[in-house]
Amino acid sequence: MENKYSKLNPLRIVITEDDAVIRDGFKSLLSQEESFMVTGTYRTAEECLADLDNSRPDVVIMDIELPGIDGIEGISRVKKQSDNIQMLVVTVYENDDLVFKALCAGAGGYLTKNMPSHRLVDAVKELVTGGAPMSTNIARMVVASFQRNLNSPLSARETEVLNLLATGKSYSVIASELYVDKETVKSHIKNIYSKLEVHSKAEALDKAKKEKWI
Amino acid sequence: MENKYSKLNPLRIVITEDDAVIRDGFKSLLSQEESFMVTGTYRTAEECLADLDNSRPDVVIMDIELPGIDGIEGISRVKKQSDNIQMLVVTVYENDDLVFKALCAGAGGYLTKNMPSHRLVDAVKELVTGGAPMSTNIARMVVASFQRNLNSPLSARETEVLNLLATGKSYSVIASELYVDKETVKSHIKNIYSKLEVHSKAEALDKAKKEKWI
DNA sequence: GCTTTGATACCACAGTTTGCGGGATTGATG
DNA sequence: CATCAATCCCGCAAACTGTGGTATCAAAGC
Repeated sequence: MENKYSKLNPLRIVITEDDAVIRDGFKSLLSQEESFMVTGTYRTAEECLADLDNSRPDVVIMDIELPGIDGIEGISRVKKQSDNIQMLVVTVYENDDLVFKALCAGAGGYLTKNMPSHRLVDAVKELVTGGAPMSTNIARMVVASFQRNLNSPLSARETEVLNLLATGKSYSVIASELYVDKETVKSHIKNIYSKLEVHSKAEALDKAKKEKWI
Repeated sequence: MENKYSKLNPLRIVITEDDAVIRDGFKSLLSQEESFMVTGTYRTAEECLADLDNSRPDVVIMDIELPGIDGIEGISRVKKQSDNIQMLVVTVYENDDLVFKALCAGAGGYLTKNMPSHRLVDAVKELVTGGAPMSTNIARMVVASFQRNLNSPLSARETEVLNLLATGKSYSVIASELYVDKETVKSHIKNIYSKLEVHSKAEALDKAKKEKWI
């Protein structure tokens, strides 16, 4: 990125943050970089959105808790307007649900506010060079979300069947994909239901997903 | 971690890597840290697994491409033996599929071999302090995996219905959860099928997942 | 050695679901 | 004023689902 952006052609950054102290802090921090230019600072997502044509940012730094529409929705709307704007969340929240919602909405990075201040500058650079800057605890949450629970009561085969069930396939289709009889699949599913103490596909998938068994 | 591990009570690391040059390079690199101790180096996952009781690692550094059982399976087996060993993948592969398989199998971090050498030491420290060290491109892939495709042909409501369908629920259950009539759900699904040009639940879910519309 | 578990397969049955063929109405959004 | 989204309605044949049994064989555990 060092060669793409310069003092004459700076990386355009906007900040959306309701706390004036933090907002100004971020602005002065980022402005110290020669190749950065803060082209807008806003108190709400609405103001930020309304001024996009003017601020024309490469990167939007956004808080999650905001008056009016929240940061998550703010990310969605900015992304919908122009998908190539990179969104960086900077917030005090490190609750699972918010992190994943923000990432699903289109955040390219997620920092918590207890970072050392120079981290913000690094994160912006990382973001525009194709990285995904995250605080350590956030990165861990994200990676953990991929991991299965090792104490599943289901056998390997049963897990396989349940996974196929999760794709919406019928017993007969599952059977042919596993090269076994449909009746075998039915047996597996009966056993799955009894192990999970459920009585339907939906309940089984629900429970297995919650427990990270599939 | 600085206060948890020391010269007398070092962090125990093992390396599983088939290339002798890299293996030795990693070993000497890590051994320079006072609080680290390399308690085993292996050419294959089998050797690593067989020696776990002796090497008793806190961290296992593992390559993906290995003779015999591969790194992915290796991660699974180590994790099955003792879930609190942290697994760090270091490999040349940065193919989507392998990255996600490794993370699902239990990798806590994933580095590509083109990193600066000091990064390895930092990554190990990050891993044992609850982080998830990743190369920038890997972090991006991981974050991107959460993001939906913004150009979905489906309306918001249709997407909602399809998501519920993905949980294995029947039309009637979906209807009651959305507080609409079952016939409405059927209509939505008919429209979804026609937009996606499919003729069944399984096909619709398959296509929508592939295109990241749900 | 004996028991348990996992994977395989079969039968029958009632009830539900699914996909598709037709519609229709209302309210936005352009 | 046309189109799309969301809502609702009917009917039907075919397929699917959940549950009740039963059974064999191999592997793993005690």
